[in-house]
Amino acid sequence: MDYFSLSESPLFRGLTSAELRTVLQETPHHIQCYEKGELIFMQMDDARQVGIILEGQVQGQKTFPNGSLVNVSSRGPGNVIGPAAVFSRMHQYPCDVTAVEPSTIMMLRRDDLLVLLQKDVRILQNFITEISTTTVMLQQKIELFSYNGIGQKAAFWLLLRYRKTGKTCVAIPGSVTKWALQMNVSRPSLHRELKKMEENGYIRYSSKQIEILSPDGLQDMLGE
Amino acid sequence: MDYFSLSESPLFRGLTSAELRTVLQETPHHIQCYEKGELIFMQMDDARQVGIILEGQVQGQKTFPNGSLVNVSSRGPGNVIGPAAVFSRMHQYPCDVTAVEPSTIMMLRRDDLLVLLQKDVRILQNFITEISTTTVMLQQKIELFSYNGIGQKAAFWLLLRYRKTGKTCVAIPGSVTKWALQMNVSRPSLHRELKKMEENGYIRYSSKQIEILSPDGLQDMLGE
DNA sequence: CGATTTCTGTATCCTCAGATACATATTTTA
DNA sequence: TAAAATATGTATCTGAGGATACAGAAATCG
Repeated sequence: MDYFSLSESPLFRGLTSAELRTVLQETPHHIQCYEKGELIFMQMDDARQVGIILEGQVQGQKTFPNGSLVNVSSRGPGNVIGPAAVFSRMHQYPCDVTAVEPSTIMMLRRDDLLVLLQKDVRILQNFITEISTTTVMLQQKIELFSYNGIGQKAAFWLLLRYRKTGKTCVAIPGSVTKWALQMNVSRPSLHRELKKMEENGYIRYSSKQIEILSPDGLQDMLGE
Repeated sequence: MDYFSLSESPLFRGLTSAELRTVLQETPHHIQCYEKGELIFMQMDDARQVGIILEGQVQGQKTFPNGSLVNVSSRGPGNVIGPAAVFSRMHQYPCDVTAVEPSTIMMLRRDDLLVLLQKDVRILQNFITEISTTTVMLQQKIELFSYNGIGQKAAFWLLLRYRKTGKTCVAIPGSVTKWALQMNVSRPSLHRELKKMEENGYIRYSSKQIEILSPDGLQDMLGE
């Protein structure tokens, strides 16, 4: 069993491989493999365990009575799946989680994780940081959603990246299509708006990448 | 100093007053009073401490370059302010927090809280439950926002309350005006939609309160 | 208890963005 | 490398909902 990649997980940051090995030997857990497309957690299921992705890629998706799905969020190796669901008062998973490629997941039951957290302050700290960071990102997403215009949403999104990375070149998440999906707007509309921003000289837009020419211009778009 | 109300705080649930007193005597903290309108945390400030409301009412608000403010969320006694900001990677407060009435806040520095969490599993558990529940509520808010129609948003919101309380009577948060604000839609539009729902026989709508006549009807509205 | 502020109910107008469609370009995979 | 699948660029139509306005009802306050 290869625990090495785990030491790069946000949850175990700061621990040596040896420490990690020790701590995990003392903590009940099991490792589970999933094939591409297999269901890992099911929407509304009783949330008893968190997963830590060792290998592969998983995706959350909310299915609706009528069949359509939304809210696609994606996680890769090292990420923790479902902590909020497990520890929240309603403890049920808010959406389906499926493997988008063959994946290996380490499963930890709630109480075992709790014990683990008490065992090592660094893990505790990492865990809390993890949930808190998620919370902050959600807050940002809400802020994103609460802008009225598509132009504003896009500008806000670009400014976030810009501030975070400091670089004026921002990669589009996957494709414009996916980006539009994430922001919950229609693709043609987003495209329309991007072109407008380009005409105004705020950005340069070549599919797959956007260069921010005028952060101030974008900022102005937000302040109505 | 009256620690009694604290034992009803979500953070200290399960501890006796005596235990609480002991544990707090061992934990560095200070108590701060704020007048109505006074600023407790400032947007973008380095987030070093969390607050626990002992008395009063506080409000978060995001101010924009142009002056307008949004994202108004309100907290009362027992609630914890700012944990996500303090423990997230960017550790800065995402918005201004002001007292809307004279308030008493207990302040805990990050590291002191961390020590406190290690001291008592129940507090640890409560704290994690607290931030996790916040996360889940944010996820729900995002789901709310990602419905396209105002009718759908309202229906989703009503169904959430209905499922949580089991009661068919749901109180409108404050006023329709405030409700509309929370959902980020215009008041006349919301009103228009509520009337439509009433005509369809899904709800009975008297200002200040809504009676759900047909949960299934509302459910159908979501599945397009 | 009158006065002022804040909420409701409702109508009218008009814009923004969603749906749809389709030709072209790009990427994937067989 | 041909074929299939997916993404892009763009145009046209339509409708949901925002802005605005205002009269009447409640609630709050000196």
